[in-house]
Amino acid sequence: MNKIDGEVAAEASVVKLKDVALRAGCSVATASRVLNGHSTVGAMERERVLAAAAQLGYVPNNAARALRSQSTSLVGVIIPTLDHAIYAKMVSGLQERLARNGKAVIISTSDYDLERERIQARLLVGRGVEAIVLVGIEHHPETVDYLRRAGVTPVFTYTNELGSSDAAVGFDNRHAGASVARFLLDLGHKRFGMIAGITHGNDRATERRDGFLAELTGAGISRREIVVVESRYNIENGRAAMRSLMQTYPRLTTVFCGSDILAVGAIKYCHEAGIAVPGEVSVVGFDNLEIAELVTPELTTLDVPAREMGEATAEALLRLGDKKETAIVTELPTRLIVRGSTGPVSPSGRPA
Amino acid sequence: MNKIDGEVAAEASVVKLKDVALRAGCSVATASRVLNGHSTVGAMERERVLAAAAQLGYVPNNAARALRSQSTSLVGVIIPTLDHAIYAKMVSGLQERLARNGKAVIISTSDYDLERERIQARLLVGRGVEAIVLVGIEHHPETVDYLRRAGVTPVFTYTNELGSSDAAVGFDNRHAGASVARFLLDLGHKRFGMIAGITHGNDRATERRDGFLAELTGAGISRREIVVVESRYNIENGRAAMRSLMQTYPRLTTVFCGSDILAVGAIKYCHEAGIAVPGEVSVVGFDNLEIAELVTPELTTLDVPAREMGEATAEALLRLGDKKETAIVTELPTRLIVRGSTGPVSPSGRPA
DNA sequence: CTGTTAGCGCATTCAC
DNA sequence: GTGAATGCGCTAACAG
Repeated sequence: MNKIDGEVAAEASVVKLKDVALRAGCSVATASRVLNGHSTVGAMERERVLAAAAQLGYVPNNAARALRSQSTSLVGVIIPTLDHAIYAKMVSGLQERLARNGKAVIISTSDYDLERERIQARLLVGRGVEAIVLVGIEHHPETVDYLRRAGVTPVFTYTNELGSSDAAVGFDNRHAGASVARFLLDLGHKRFGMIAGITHGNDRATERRDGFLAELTGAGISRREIVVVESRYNIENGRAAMRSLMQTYPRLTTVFCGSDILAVGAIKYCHEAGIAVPGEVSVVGFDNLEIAELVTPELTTLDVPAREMGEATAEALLRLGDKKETAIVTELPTRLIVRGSTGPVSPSGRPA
Repeated sequence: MNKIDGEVAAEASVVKLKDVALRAGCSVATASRVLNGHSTVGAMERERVLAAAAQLGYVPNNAARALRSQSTSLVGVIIPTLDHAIYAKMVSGLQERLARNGKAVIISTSDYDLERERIQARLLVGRGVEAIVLVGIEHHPETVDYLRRAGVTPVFTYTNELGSSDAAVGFDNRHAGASVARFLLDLGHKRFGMIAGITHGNDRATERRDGFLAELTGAGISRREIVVVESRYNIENGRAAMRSLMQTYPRLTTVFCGSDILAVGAIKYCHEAGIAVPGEVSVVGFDNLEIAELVTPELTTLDVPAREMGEATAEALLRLGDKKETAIVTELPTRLIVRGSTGPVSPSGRPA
C-alpha cells in the first residue's frame, strides 16, 4: 500500500535527505541548502523542503554530515569521575547549554589518572569531537599537543589560567585556599591541619593546599607546625584521615578539607570521638555541595559554582566556534559560606 | 624535511588509514582488516600494520566507519537529570562498563518531561546511536516506536518489566514501595503519610506510591487515612512538604519519602520544628544515597544499586549486540537499610 | 591471504 | 537560483 501524499506519513525506517528532496520535488542539493540555512534558495522551494522534512520526520545522519563537512557538533568532556557531584553538576550545565545549540556531549572519565585522560582524549578525537573539555591545567605532556595537531580545541575548567588551552573557565584555586586560611587566622586559630585531596596529577588539590599553606606561613605560622595529609575524595577516607590527624595531633584547633566530601567524613569522626565541632575543632570544606547543609553542625565551605562553570564553558566553546575570539578566560567568583562548623579560638589557645 | 622511517614520527595533523597502509606497505583493505581483527591476514603483514598504526598514532575516523559499516559504537542515554546522584551513578556505571568494550555514551537529559525525552531520542538517532537507554517504562507513545523503526535498540532501566523494550534492567518499584509499608506496619504504625515524587509521567514514583498504598490498604488501613503529597526531588521541597504534612496532620506517626533527597528535607524540617525523629515520627527514604548517612538520625531507606544497574545495562546491551539474545530482563536486588530514623509505635498509638 | 572496486549520506564545487 | 557530479575515510564485496 502506498503512502498517500499529505497524510501523516509513517516514517520509513530511515528518512534520508534524498527522501525529503523527492517529496519536495527538488534536488538533494537544494534540500541540503535549505536545511543548512543557506540563503540562496527561493522562498517557495524552501517552504516545500521544510514541510517535507517535517512531515517525514527527517533527522540528518550525523556520520555522513561529519564525514563530509568535517564538523560533528560533538564535544568531548573528560572528568575524573561522575560520582562526585561537583563534576556531575558541571557536566550537567555544559550539556544543557550545548544542547540548546545543537551540540552533543560525549563523556568519559579518567579516575584522576592523567595517562587515562590521555587515552580518553585520543578516543574522543577518533569520535570526531570538535573540542574537549578537561578538568584542571595539569595534563599528560602529550595530551594538549595531540589535541592541537588533531585540530581539536582544548578547554580547561576549574582553573583561571589559560595554560596551553584555548579557553579556561574557573577560578583561582590557590587564592581560594588562601582565603580559607585567612578566615581561620582571623578567627584566631594557630594550629592547623589539612586533609587535602590527592595532589599527584591534580593541580586543583595542589593549588588549594599551597594557597592555604602560603597564607599561613605568610602570617608567621611555621610550615612545620601545619599538618597535611592527603586522601581520596570519599566520606570514609575523610573520616579515617580525621581520626589519624586528631589522634596524632590532638592540639589542632582547625582542619581544612579539600572537599566537602572529606569534611563531612571528618565531622562524622568528630561525632564518634566526642570531639565538639566547632567547640574543640573547626572544620572547613570546599565545594559547597548539598551535603554541606546536611551535617550537624552545617559546614563552612568555599562555594564553587559548578553548574555555572559548565554553562560558561559551553558559552566559551560556542564563541570559540564563531572564530571571533581565539582565547577566552572566564573567571568565576567563589566565596566562603560561613556556617556552623567554624568558630573562634579562645585566648587560651583552645576554641571558645 | 622528510620524516625518517623508524623514528618516533610526529603525527600528521590527521593520520588516515591510507597513511598506515602506506607505511606498512599494504593496501588499505588489509590494514582495515588487521585493525578490525579479521583473522584472515598473514602474521607478518599484521605485525607491520600494527606497528605502523602505533607509530603514527592512528585513530580511526568514526564518522567514516559509521557511515560505511552502519555501526557507530555509540550508545545514547536519556536521564531526567544529572543533578540527581542516583542517575549520575547509573550513567557512571554504564559509561565505564561500555568504555571497556570500545563504546562511547552520549548523554542527554529530559528533566522528567516525556516530550523532551522524545525529542532527545530523535536527536540521538541522528547521532547514530545503536541503542538508547531510557529510565522507566512509561514514555511518549511515539518514542519507542520511533526507535524501533530507526533500528535503535531501546533499553529500559529502573524497572523489571520489559514493556516494549529489548531489555529491562532494574527492580520492582511497586514491590519496593510495598516492602517499606510492610516494615512500617510491623513497627506498629497506623497513621501514614507519604511524600512521593511527581508521579505525572514517572512510573517509578507512581509504582512506589501504589505499592506502598496497596500494602497498607491490604492490611486494613483505609486509603482515606493515608496522606500523600507529591514533590519535585530536592531538599527544600522535601522540607516544605513535610511542614505542610505535619501541620495539617500532626498525628501522623510515619512518613515515607519517594527519595532520600525528600527524606533528608523532611528530617531537616523536623529538626526545626522540634519534632523528634523517630520519637514522634518515623521517616523512610528511598535510594540509599550517601546523604542518608549524613543526617541525624541516619536514614532508614531502600537501597537502589544504581551503579550496578548501569553496569548491568551495559552488559545487557553488549549481549544484545551479540545477537544471541533478543530480550533480557535483569532484576536487581533492593533491600531495606534500617537505620535510626525509624522506630516502633508505643501501644498508645504514638511512637515509643 | 591480499588488492581492487564500490559506495555509505551528505555538503559542496561547478555548470547551467 | 538550482541540479549534477564529486569525494570525505572507511569497510565489505568481489576477484585474483
